[in-house]
Amino acid sequence: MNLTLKDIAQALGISVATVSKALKGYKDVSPSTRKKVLEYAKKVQFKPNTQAAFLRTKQTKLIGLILPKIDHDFFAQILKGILNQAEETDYKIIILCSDESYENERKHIQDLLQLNADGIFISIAKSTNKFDHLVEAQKSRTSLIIFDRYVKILPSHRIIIDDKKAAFRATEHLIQNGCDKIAYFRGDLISQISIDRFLGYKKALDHYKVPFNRDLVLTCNENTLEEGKSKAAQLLEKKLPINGVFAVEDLLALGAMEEFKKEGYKIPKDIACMGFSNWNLADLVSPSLSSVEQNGFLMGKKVFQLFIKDQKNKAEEKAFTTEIIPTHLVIRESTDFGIKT
Amino acid sequence: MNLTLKDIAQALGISVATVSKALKGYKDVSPSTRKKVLEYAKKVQFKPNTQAAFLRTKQTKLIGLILPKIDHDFFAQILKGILNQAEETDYKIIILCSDESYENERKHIQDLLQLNADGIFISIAKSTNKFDHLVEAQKSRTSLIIFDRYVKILPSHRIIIDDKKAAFRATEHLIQNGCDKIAYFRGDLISQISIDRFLGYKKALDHYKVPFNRDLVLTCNENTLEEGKSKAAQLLEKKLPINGVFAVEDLLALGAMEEFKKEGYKIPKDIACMGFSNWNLADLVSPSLSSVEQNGFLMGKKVFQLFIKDQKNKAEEKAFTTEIIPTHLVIRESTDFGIKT
DNA sequence: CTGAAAGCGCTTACAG
DNA sequence: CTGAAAGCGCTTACAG
Repeated sequence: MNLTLKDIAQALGISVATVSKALKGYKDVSPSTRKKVLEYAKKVQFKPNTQAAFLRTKQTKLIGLILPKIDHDFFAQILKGILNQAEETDYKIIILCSDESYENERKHIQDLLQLNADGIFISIAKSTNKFDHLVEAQKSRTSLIIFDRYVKILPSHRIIIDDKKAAFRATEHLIQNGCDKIAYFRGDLISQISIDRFLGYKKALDHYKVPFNRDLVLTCNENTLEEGKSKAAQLLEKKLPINGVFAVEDLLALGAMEEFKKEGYKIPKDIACMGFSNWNLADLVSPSLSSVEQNGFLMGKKVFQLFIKDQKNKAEEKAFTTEIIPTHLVIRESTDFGIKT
Repeated sequence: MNLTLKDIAQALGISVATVSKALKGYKDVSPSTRKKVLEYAKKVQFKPNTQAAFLRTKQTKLIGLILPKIDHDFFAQILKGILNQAEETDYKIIILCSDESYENERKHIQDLLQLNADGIFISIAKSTNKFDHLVEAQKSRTSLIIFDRYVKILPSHRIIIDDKKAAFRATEHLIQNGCDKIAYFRGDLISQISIDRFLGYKKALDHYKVPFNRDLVLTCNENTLEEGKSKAAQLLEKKLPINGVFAVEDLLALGAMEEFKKEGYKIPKDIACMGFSNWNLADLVSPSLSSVEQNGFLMGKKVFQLFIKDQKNKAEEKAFTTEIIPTHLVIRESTDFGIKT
């Protein structure tokens, strides 16, 4: 076991209280005593016991991070960003995965509250349509910060992107390159970012007077390669004429490309394809996939920074902050009409 | 703030000690009292304070996980496996990243010991060649479990694969399909798994009487796509005749394939390519990449299970366990000579 | 400037 | 079967 304040106090022949104060930089300790304590503590590598300190300070220095998925490029980048910032502090990150389930999400929040986590960072599961657990967290002394997958009707700290605008730009790019029959592989019908992206797609069509065709909108729930393939196959089967596809996740777009290629379509000449999130593999496939870059690493850093700010503001009035992380289009072969493979 | 034992005791008109005992299932509490306590605790959703309990039990229910890299498919699978098991217990996982640095690794272990983590799970950074920090962890009351990247000279709990055998099988597959000039993109010169894989490659050459050519062995330190490309370019530049490449990570193999394709070589006909780890993108590229599948999810589960076993064995003699996770070859287009694209 | 004392919320050996 | 008491390691208001 580690040494305690008591051990140090005994070794130096002073009181526990004085040792504690010297270590914490209180001013009412004589310079000589302070020096003595600091030097001794350093020599024996004294490590204060976090759990004991908590009983008094109510700070655990623990933060819970709830991700909807683990093996997911974008969330991995966010995690990197959070850890990058956390390393410069003495906060530790507890990682949990909701696996897109409301029940898991709720359970994890309960656990984190029981653990007295100082903060909870969460991106909402797709299936979550009740928010009582989030409200409960907000009522507690923890700082709740929602990132990427947010909840429109729940006021909260948010670090997000402008999904509507990003989807608008992506659709616009397809239109400006001659696509006028753009299939849209949309996300689920519940989550806000899925709704926002659809609105962006729709707005671009309206803005450029491209007719909207309900049959070209396919709802995807898994966002896997397989789902992309099968949705593309559905489109082809119905013989719906299309010359572009915009999918709300890269894997869907990749699956669609594979299906189109298999059936003899040229990309981008016959069908241009656009993804979303710019996973690292978008650059590795052939043709390489155009996509919307969201800077996950930066988002993660901002989440942590907002947490620190919120901790400092604890005393003051509660006001929620929303920060928008900029996105941009990455144009690659799958929509590059200069190439026309 | 949450309710405490004291609150419950007052509400029910009994003592704190009795409440505690009833909650913990001690037998020396009358059934009626126990029932009363349990029901009330449930009603008010009593959540015992973990930090306070620690002061007595010395259990934090916290486990530190140190990964060399975050955005890495294999480690993500391991993390999934660990979380999968942890969810069924009340242990929480604190995630840290060494970023392949010994200094970071050392610092994280210090932090975790200070935090009194019940367990530390670690895969060693590439640059780590001192092990004092690991020895210190073993001396403490934490359970140290090393996975994948282990240290040969340090006895410890280990969940690993048989890297030598896996590399042997992969090389053998290339040889059996006619490759007799197999370039080897090896990993760093320090870590054990890198050494083991090299030995497996060498052993397969020896076994099948394929001459070993030192010039065909290239040492890679980054294991990125770019490094794969540049090493492949080096090989071509030197005009070394090759008809196979075995790389110790998929990204290296993918980079090499890109370079070879660019220079007009057919894969696998001119040069067969084999990776290691079977990242999900191995299946998405064209030609798809053959690789060695390591079951990261299973490895993660086993790590956690070994931890639980070790916690139970605390009283008994310390004996270290090593468990080998089986691997297998996944043959795809890049080494499928039936296809000969 | 220093230290005794109370207390954070829990657990458990002990007395009754 | 029940509860008073000590103690885990720290912090901090208070007295001197």
